[in-house]
Amino acid sequence: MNKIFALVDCNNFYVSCERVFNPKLENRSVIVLSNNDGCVVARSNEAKALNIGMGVPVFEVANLIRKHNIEVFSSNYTLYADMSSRVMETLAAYTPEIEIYSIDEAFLNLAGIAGWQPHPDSFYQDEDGNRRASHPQAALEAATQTLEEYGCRIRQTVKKWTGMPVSIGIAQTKTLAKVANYLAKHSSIHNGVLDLTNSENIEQVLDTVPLEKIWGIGIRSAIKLKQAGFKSALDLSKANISWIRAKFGVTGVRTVYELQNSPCYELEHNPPARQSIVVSRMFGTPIESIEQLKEAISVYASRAGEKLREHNLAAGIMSVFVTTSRFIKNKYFNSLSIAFDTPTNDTTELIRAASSGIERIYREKCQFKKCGVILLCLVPENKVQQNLFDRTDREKARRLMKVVDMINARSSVPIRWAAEGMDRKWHVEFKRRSPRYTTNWDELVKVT
DNA sequence: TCTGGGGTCCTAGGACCC
DNA sequence: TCTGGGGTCCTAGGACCC
Repeated sequence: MNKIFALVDCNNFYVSCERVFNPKLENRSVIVLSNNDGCVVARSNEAKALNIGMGVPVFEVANLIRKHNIEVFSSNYTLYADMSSRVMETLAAYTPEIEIYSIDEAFLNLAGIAGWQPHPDSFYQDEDGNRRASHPQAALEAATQTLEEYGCRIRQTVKKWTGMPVSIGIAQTKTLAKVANYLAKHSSIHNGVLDLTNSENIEQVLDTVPLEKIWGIGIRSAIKLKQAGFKSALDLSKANISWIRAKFGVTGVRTVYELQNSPCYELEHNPPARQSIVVSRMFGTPIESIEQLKEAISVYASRAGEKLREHNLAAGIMSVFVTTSRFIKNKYFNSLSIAFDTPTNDTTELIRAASSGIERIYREKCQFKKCGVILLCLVPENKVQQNLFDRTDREKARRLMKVVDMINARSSVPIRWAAEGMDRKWHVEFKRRSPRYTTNWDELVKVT
């Protein structure tokens, strides 16, 4: 039984989050910035129309911002994460199978819903012997709708319940669902929803899709393909497979098959176990001293410990790195891996390791712009093999971490390790952050 | 002056073994 | 004098994603 993939993608997600709580931003040019207010990471359609690119440094568009009176926001991750989970909860009511692909995107399986090739598993017999959809929302709304109608219903409901505008692309492979989504978003005729499952003129459609807009084709591959004479997604779908294999590896081959309507990627129900956890930041101002660097790395190690414990994991290896700016002449980058005798998620141990790592890769007279920790060899906390000669009282450490996490979840003044320092001259800046409307009592929307 | 953060997968090449 | 071939494992780096 083939799947029907619907890719639901929030339009200009960060900007839309800001707009939900600040309707004055509707129809205006709005952009959202990365950490340290460094780069543009989200733009409203109006800002896109002014040619403000994704990822450009803010200083390069300062004039445009002034000239067009563009609204500028720092990233408000607390707000975005909460809005994301509201959208995902709404979507989950419309499908028995959902894969949350990123903060603003999800794949739904619509096979068996919406009156198109009913999926036997999606139905059950009720007491009176009637066939019923096993999912409440689907039961309510499937009936005789087409996929496109069903998509429109999803779109309207998400907008009504969360305020978030979304676009929906529907197809029989993930890559084609992405293509459909791209077209739904960029063409006014589709009204935000496009179904390619029964499309007779798929070739015509693919011919309008530029190579670099295809899922899995980045800038490098797009250049290589253009040099070889390819122009559109249609060309790629007709490429010679062995040539693709040689030039782009198996991932390239999968992309071609997916464009030909042969699925190579499944819906990931249970997200595969994490392979790594990274915490790193650019500094607001460069750091030269080892003391400040150690403070910074301690903060990141501490945050990494929180992430580990959130997922009930422990790390076997920590990699620590420091780097100067990528844009200066004498770049310096160094990293070091440290193996723990016993995998750990104890912040005290993580900070100790990170701090000693920094000492070994530090170099004097460098303007460090960034450092970070990467945790690898992640294992479930309850499957940790204790080293034979390890005498640490892990139970005690575990209880301590639990208490710290509990307090920090509730308190606005978190418990910190002394190593993390107090003054934080290097801290990350968010000068134009909006309130945390949905997650902090003191920052609710005021109705006046 | 000012240039994000957090992930995944694949591949090539070296070390090592029989 | 003649110097194989195939397998595994590991790692660094590349490419891509959002």
